[in-house]
Amino acid sequence: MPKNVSDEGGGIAQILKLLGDPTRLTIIKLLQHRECCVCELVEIFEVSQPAISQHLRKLKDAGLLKERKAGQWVHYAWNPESRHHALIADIMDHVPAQDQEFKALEEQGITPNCC
Amino acid sequence: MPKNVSDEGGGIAQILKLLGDPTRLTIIKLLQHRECCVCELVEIFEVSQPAISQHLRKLKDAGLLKERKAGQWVHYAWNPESRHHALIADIMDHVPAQDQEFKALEEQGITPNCC
DNA sequence: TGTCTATATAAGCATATGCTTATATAATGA
DNA sequence: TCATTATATAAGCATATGCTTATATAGACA
Repeated sequence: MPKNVSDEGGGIAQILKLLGDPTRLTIIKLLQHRECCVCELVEIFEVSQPAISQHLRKLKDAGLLKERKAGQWVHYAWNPESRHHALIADIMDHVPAQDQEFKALEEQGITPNCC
Repeated sequence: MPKNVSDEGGGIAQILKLLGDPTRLTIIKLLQHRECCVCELVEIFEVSQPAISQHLRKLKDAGLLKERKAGQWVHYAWNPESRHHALIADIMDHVPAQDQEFKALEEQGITPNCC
């Protein structure tokens, strides 16, 4: 921590760092629209399934997301109890909506069994 | 860029990444209070002068800060023309004020010639 | 049980990041 | 001109990050 400088309020920089990745930022924005299972996110993004799982774990470890297991699927959603919920909501107001991605999935005929 | 996913609005993730460093986040917060010269920031933080210069350059390159040269000193300030000014202001509302750092400088008898 | 499907974890790797020290640049003033 | 001060840049290094492939775990179901 810098010499004279107090911690700037419980890891805000850490939260911003997490959101400072295009994939994670878009995941959060998508989840603002609705809950998603991992397999949907894998379809939407151009990265491997482990890459998505790793991003989700970071977001969950930081308390930003919560998971809900349903059979063999795991659904992720915003955690409204997050200590940084208000900050994240304010930031997301500046990020364009991504709901066209869900439409794109439908048009591609991708309707995951989980949903 | 992810498969189906549009650019999330002109590099918002990039801005968040920049703010996702404790030193840079605190610099921005300090500059919300008032303009600062480099030598002040060097006193406040526990890192070398080149480290501060490098952080300032990144923030300036991204358009977040502007510089004002005055003699041998360079003063940095918020750039209100930044494309992301509103986003940054919203984020900074969640970061505790740092003005005690300026008081600490005075108490330490540090009054840079530039100010 | 065995075999799918969904998800997580481990290991390895290339690149990015933030720091340091050393040095360059530039303004000030004796 | 020379020394001093302020700032920037260059180079090197240790660590962090994000991805990949391979593999482990676990539920569903024939």
